[in-house]
Amino acid sequence: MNKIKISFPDGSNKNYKKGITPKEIVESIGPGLAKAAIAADVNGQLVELTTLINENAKIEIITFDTHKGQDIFHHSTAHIMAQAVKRIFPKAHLTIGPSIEGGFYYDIDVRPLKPEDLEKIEAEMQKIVDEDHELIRKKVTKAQAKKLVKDNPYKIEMIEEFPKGEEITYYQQGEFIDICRGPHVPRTSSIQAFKLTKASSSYWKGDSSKKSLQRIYGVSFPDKKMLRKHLQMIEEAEKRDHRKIGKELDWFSFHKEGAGFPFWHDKGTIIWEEVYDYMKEMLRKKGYQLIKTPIILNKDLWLRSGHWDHYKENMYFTNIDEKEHAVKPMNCPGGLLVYKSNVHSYKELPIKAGEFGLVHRHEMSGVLAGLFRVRCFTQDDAHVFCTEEQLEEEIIKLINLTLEVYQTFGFKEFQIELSTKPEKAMGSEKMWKHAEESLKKSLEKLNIKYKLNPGDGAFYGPKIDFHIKDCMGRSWQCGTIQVDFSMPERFDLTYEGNDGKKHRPVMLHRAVLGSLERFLGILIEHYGGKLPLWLSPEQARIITVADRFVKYAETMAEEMKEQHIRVEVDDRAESIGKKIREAQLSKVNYILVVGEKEEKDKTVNVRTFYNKVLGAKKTSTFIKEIQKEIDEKTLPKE
RNA sequence: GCCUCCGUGGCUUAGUGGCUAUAGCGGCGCUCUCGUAAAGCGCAGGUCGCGAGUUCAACUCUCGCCGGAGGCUCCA
Repeated sequence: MNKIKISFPDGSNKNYKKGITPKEIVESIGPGLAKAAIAADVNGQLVELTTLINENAKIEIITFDTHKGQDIFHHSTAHIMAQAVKRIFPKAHLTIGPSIEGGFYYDIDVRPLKPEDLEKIEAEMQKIVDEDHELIRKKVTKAQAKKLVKDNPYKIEMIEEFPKGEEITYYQQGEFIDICRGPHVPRTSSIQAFKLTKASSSYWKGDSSKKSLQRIYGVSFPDKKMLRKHLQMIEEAEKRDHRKIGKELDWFSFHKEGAGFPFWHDKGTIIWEEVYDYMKEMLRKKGYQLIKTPIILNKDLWLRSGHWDHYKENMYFTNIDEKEHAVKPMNCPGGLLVYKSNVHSYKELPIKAGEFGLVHRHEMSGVLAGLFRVRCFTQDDAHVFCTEEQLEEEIIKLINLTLEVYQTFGFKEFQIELSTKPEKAMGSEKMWKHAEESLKKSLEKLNIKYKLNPGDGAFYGPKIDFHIKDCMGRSWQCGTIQVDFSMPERFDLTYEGNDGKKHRPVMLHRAVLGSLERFLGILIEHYGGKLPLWLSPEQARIITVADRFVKYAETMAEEMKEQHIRVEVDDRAESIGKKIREAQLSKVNYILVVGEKEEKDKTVNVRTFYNKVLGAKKTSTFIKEIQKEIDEKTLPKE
């Protein structure tokens, strides 16, 4: 295939040699047409021309596999949807309709939509696809553009906000036009498979004081097979939903008597405590102190910490002896009182104090989401007090600790972000610079890639955030390392230097898991409930073939329990098949079937929760093997 | 908090302006004593989220509240 055929939106076709530069194309057909062919059809594949023309590069075939290709696809589908909406609701005003990761949406000023409306819109979209309109790009002046959308106040507002000198273009397909930069697919028939996934609401420009709009979400693909695969993936993700698993496996629950406050059941508590024990041991090994501070403290403290002025919206209050108190939304003030209860020497630094503190935050009701977003949670918090010189070394230690923990839990995908000084900030320029440099240098020394978020730091100091990805590709902030210039000042923290004078320590806040509750939610979805053995609430279940083997099963269970293995016996008079099925559904790591053979040979017949039958093993061997698996915190392998 | 949708035994779920509101799982009882993803029969269990209104009559229609899902926004 040395030739490529380019079909332009005006209907003309031309053949070119492969490797031709866009400049040569422009010369051969004239600039007007080339500019119009933002996304042309090359042998049935999408090609984006404009940017390439500007860069004088070779033609690049853009397919759906590329980010850009998907972007074009989704955005064009948004246009088709908008056209369909306009046909069904002629009075609707379109606002903005971008492509997003994995799909698209369009915000439309129209009456609230019902599911059957979405079906109607989908049907109309199919018609538009079948009508096979060309998408034609045209350039207009500001005045012309305004005329085109004269009935739509949103579009007029957008056009008015257009930067001076930037060219305004619109796309037309059939009777429909929309102001848009593009690029787009050449014809509506390029969109072979799409689905509107949900309707919800949003605000014009994301501002809750502005008018409420209807947002319709959808996905689109070049062929139906890909759509089917996509829908299957969503189904799989739904199966892994930690809220569903938590209920089914009796791990935790939520009740209307306390919206957003999780209740941990016995099995959930086991998982919780395994995570807690692991973290606690880790901190002890790394030279941390562990402290516990009260949940309710009086107004004076919160005034001093600044929370009363800056965080009141999110706090819960109560009165004790007619004095105002607040439930802690953060652990630091309590930790600071612990620091202040002694005089400290430079020889003690760095002081690292960990606290698994239960904090309460009044979140808006609409944001609550299972364990991912709750109103009370346990932070694996710690505060490090050190000298400026120690800062970089301590940060490196914290980063290493965080990565080690994530690895243990089997999280390989994460993103690290460095946020620097915001406009409104406290502390001197010099301090900020030093702290930002320390964070940056630490990351670079460890050869860690990170994303820079300039101006995104807290007012009291810069920070590094760790985001881990769950099975649905959603990214959750877990770990954080924050430098704090504010608290040491507010609480007048000091240490005695070797010069005999008082100095101000640097304070670091850090969390690795962030919130134990949220982290467990992520963990559950990551593993779809099939947890690593060391975390699993039920590590093994012994299933008896018939009643006369119950005694043998119980002896074995005793033996395993003595070795701290969490094992249960299913001695019900049910069929083996049923008992195995139920054990599988309750995500028990090892299913041990015992009957005549096993009793005679002192063995167990092993099957894993990945449905692998490992066969008969000596009971003693099995115990040794899984003890090793527990101790080494081995990750499950399918 | 705002918008859309939802709320029926422990769980999943059918259904209707009017007689005693489905069914499956689970639970309990009996039978079977069984070899790797659901044995058979029987029984119990629901003021249809809560409150008010419309109506001769409301689980069903309307409104308010509570809770949930998705989104806006916020965030660990």
